[in-house]
Amino acid sequence: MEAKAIVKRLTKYRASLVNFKELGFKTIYSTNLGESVGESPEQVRKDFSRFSLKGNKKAGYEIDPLLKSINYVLGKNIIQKIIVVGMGNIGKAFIQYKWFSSQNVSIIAAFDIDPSKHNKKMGLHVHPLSQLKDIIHGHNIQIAVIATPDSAAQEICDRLVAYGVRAILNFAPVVLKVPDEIIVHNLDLVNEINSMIYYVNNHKLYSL
Amino acid sequence: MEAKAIVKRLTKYRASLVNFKELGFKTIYSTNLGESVGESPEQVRKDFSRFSLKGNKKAGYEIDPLLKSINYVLGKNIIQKIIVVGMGNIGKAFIQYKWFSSQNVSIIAAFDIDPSKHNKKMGLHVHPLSQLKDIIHGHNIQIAVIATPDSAAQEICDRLVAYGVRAILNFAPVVLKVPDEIIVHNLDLVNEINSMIYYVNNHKLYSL
DNA sequence: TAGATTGTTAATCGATTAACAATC
DNA sequence: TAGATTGTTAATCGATTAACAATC
Repeated sequence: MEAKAIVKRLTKYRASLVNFKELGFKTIYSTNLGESVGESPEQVRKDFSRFSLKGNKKAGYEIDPLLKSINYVLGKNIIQKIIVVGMGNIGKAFIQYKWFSSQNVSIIAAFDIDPSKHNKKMGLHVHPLSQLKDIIHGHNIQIAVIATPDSAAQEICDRLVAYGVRAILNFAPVVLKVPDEIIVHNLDLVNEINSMIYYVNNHKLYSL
Repeated sequence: MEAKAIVKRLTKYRASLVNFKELGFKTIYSTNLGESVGESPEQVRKDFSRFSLKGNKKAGYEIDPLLKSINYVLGKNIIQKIIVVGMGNIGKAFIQYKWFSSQNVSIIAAFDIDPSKHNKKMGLHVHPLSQLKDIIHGHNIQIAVIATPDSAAQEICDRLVAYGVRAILNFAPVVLKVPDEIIVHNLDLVNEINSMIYYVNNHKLYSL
């Protein structure tokens, strides 16, 4: 389950490599790449080794082919279509977040239970929940975002899974029950703040 | 560094215990508590043991004293005042998130560089950045949220740290450079989606 | 008592770090 | 060549899981 870590690092390497490329770099050493993302050079090499990403002794890694390989590993060569359920403040902020388009992620539909929200907003259509099934099937959606109130989250989750969604990013502060093969990532804002409060109050204990 | 995990779990136990209490439970077993948050009973007992949180053999854990102790460990007995810098979509969604008030977290001020945003909105005053120092000092702020564009994030971070902030929740997709003793938690939406894309494309590799 | 549960110790597992041979 | 860097193996570290004694 904590192979999560290596994937998160790969996505960070990727973002950093794009930056270096834009700055005109052709190659990069594990030392510099590691520093740019806050990892050790050994960690970088180990991670690359895990996916058979090869560099050149003495010359480091060629950015172009490396990026190509990482994109392949991460599945970033194709545009990923996702949907967002729940058009509250967080859902709205999510669909307006500008970075997705440059990252081959396309938010193709939003959903809300409230009829007053069913219209075109900011270039994205907000659908009633009754269209959830058709749109997921029609676009073969694999990834969905839940930004509903917590009371609705599990029910929406069940429907998403039933319609074929395989990964869910969940903003609702609940533990979603899903089959083993479904991926759930939780972004619980209150939980994040709470854990920071712990560290602020226990600076000496930070190492424990 | 990955003592993060135990703190995150403690905050989840806490939230679940509040739920059980509201449902009328007086005591709870490690099995039930674990199930409610997606952890094993052994993990629950181990975590409690780490903080000397005691239960009763055969009778499980008494919810009231347990909550009291967890609140103490997590520093949830006092109201934590936080600030948010950057009133874009995410910043606005954050300050409007309704769960903080019930969790002893008080967002006392918001900041933005744009003068057109400097006014009272949704009950919270949006200040110019020139007031950052005074407000942090005046309220002894320890925790701040960065929801600025990525280009501004490091500069804001430096100022926050200079003024005494000790923990930062960062929504900007950059690696913030901070002194060792400062806690940074990153919530990178694109990164979250990217890692989910990996799993969706590599279901068989999920275990690696 | 018998059965069930806690609390802790030991075993396992996996991830990170260190070391170093290969080689450009 | 000498120095620097990769790639991999070995060592360490820590977290999770299993086992089980204590005991209610």
